[in-house]
Amino acid sequence: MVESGHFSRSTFAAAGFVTALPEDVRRRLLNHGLVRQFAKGELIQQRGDAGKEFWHIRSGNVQIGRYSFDGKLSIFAVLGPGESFGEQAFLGEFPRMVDAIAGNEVTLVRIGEKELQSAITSDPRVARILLKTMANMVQQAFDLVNAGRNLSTVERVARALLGLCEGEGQTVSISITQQELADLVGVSRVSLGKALGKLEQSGNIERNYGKIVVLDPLLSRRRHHSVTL
Amino acid sequence: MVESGHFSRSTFAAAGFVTALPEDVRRRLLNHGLVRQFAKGELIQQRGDAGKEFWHIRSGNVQIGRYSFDGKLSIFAVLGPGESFGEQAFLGEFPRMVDAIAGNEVTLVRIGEKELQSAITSDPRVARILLKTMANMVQQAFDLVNAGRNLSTVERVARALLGLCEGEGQTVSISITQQELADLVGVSRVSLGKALGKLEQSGNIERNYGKIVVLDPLLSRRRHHSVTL
DNA sequence: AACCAATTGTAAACCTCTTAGCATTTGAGA
DNA sequence: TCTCAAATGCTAAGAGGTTTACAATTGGTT
Repeated sequence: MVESGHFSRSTFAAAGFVTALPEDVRRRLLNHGLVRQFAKGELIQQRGDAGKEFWHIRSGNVQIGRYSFDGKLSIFAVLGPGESFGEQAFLGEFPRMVDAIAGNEVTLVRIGEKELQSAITSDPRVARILLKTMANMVQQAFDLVNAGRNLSTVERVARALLGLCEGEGQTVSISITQQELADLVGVSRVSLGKALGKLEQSGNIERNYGKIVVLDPLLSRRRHHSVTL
Repeated sequence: MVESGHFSRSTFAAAGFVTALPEDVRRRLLNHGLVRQFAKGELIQQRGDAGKEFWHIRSGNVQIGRYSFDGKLSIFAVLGPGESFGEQAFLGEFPRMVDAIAGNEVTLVRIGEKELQSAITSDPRVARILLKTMANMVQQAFDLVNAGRNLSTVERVARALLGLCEGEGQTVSISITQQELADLVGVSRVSLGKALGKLEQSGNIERNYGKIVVLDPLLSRRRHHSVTL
């Protein structure tokens, strides 16, 4: 049985940054950016990298997470088209703090350190938007910690699925393997399988090969969540 | 047996902000601030508050966390003198995303929205420092998620203890109850007790009534951790 | 000095997750 | 159409966490 509760709205929120920028600034950034493709599974950036550019996703999706010393992958977020990542590194001094892996065929726009820097100095709104984006990330990271400590696996799986299907109504089909979803939720594939079984039994999802169909009952829960989660 | 590994340097890093500010800016902010006292256990700010001021800790310590709907407390960080919290709310739009509770008798300096705003506009370095602070928080939050997923309880307890005794050498005595530490680590008191037992047996700590003494073997591990965690 | 509330130590039953292993299904490519 | 690697479904054993309960200890207060 799935308890009712609060739900996170979007996968993760490095997201908003580029989208939230004023039209002209966004144009300038994206037009000067180098476009690059990555194949499924390719490492886009690695934890510890010194690079300071950041990336805007044009198509495909990118997994943000960390490989732990023993090779296990822990995914914090899955970002989609329109979202961006890597802004933090720009702030200097830190190396990259997460790995980024192409979840499928991905097209990215590379935005260099200088471009972002000049955007910030030329328009005071940019710094503020960046700050807001970061604050949002902190909040979502807290949600993640909290979820890991207080919610059942089924509940966390439900949240993760809701985060993966952004905005659409009715029924959404998500292309993701159970292993990937397990890495995102932070449990083993076996546990994930059980949780999916329960969600399926209760009519919230359907399991398929390489994809999961999120049904209306689950989707409608999102509409009832408090925005100030 | 405790595995060797990486350690987080400080408890949590809303920390640096005020301290990292240029001398004159810091002076100005702190001098104009209202000084307030809170008794142990008092709620300083509550999740959902609309207030936009933030706080600088002059003495005592503050627990940053969330009460979940069922009344359980999950602590994300314990901040001490010189550290600050609540900067995110200033960024506007969000309500507070965490609860802050006085861990003991606490003296805080209140810094209003206007003061911070004017500090930002008057000195471009301030925005940059704030951004850096936020980036650091994101990183530490990721560490927390990662630790929760991949580390044993003993390891997480060891980390938490190291985070609580900042900077000193040799042997440090921490005033904290097992329940508080359990809330910080995210386990039950029983589990925490077991973990502490193991750490004691291996000569890393001593357990006392209301306090824990962190011994040299554990402290020395911090020196070996990679700074770029 | 006696008392008492807070804190700590421990045990047992229960539950969930993990690991390891294997059988089955699926879908893409030869 | 056949083949095969990838993905899924499932089971069983084991580890570790939680809850509940109770006893023992501690340190401050009367």
